[in-house]
Amino acid sequence: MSTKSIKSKNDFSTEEKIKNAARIVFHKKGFAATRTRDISEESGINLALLNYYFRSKENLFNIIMLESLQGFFQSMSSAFNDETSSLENKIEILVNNYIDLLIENPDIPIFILSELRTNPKELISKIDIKKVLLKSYFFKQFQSYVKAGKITPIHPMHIMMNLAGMIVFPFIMSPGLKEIGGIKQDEFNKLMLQRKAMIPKWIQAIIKVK
Amino acid sequence: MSTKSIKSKNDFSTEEKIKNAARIVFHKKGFAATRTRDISEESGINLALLNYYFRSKENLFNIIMLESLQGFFQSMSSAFNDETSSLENKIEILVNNYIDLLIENPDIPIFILSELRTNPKELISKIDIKKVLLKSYFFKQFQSYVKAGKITPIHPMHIMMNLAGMIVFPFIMSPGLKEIGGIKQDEFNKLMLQRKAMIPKWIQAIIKVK
DNA sequence: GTCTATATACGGATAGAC
DNA sequence: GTCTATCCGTATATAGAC
Repeated sequence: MSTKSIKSKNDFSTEEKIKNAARIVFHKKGFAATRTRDISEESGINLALLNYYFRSKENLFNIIMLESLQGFFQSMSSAFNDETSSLENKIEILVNNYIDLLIENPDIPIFILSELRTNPKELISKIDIKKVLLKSYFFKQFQSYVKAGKITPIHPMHIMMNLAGMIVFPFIMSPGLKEIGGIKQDEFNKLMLQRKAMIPKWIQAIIKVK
Repeated sequence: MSTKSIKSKNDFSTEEKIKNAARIVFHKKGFAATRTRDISEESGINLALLNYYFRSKENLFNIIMLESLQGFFQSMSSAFNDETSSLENKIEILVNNYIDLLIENPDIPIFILSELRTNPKELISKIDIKKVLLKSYFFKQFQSYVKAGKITPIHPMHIMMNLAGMIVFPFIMSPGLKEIGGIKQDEFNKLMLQRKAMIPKWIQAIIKVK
């Protein structure tokens, strides 16, 4: 309505169009099953332009993968390395952030994990997960809670696995649930929103001393 | 040492050699990234014999997938549909069976799930998961426990997700953990064996009324 | 920058000798 | 049943006109 034009949704540069389409197709089908033709069709651009802008399919893939890794782990890193919040708080923030993120981008985890299985070395070196996970303030804090007798003494990796499993795994199995369980998209999302409140409580129940 | 010869590990028919190699390679790389040449090299047989015995790569894949699905879900089905065991018992059996299964075959879940994401319809019709999950005796039993006030009233799907997440997800993320966390195979397996005892207790803590 | 046409490589599958 | 050699479709990438 204003005289200054609003950017319409087709108002992307060719390069952006290709990247957006590549993200969608790579996330859905993985590197090997994706054809450059799929990306050109998804984006509406000419096939040759993909190589003009990105040199090769593999190069384009690496760009998408790097951005996906960063997008996925930055929330974790910021939640885990905040030195002002309590352990309980960190968990709440993490669960909230990730369920929101995954409702918007449900294909990211299976994309990362299935590519990771083939290429481990190169991909993982792109993101310093040691820093995000094992050297995080969350880990230190967990250990100090154990020492103080506040929580039951187990390897903090178990809590990481439980958190990741409870948050991420439902999204990974959702194609199966929808196809066979007959669970529809909005039912699924409703369940996931319920989990935002429940997972932190469950984790508390698991780690508290009896 | 006996006069009757023991079957040596190379004493497989050509058909078996191909299937065994195909299982390994498909599980590790998925359908699209697997070349028939990879399978022939892994098995040591001639490339042309793959088509002689199995007609096509796709046909061979379908055989492997069907067997993998059956192998993965039969334990679940038998544990969930045993009408004699308690809910607590079913969970213990399930956790035990699956962690053993996954330590032996850690690639099965990511294989099934990543193929599922591309082909949902055909694959899933091969196994009646509705029967295994949603119509299982486990589900009915869960509902009756809720009615009796023994456990907190939530959608049983949440428990399914938590179980699956706690059991299966660590194996899916293990390539990442090993590569970056610097966690070695035997450390990982030790953690998984710890979880055999812990997961049932955690699930109890989650579902019990406060 | 964008298009059409094409070069080139690769992978699944088969023909045909043994 | 097993091998070698090869066919042929498909997919990535590029050349070159506009």
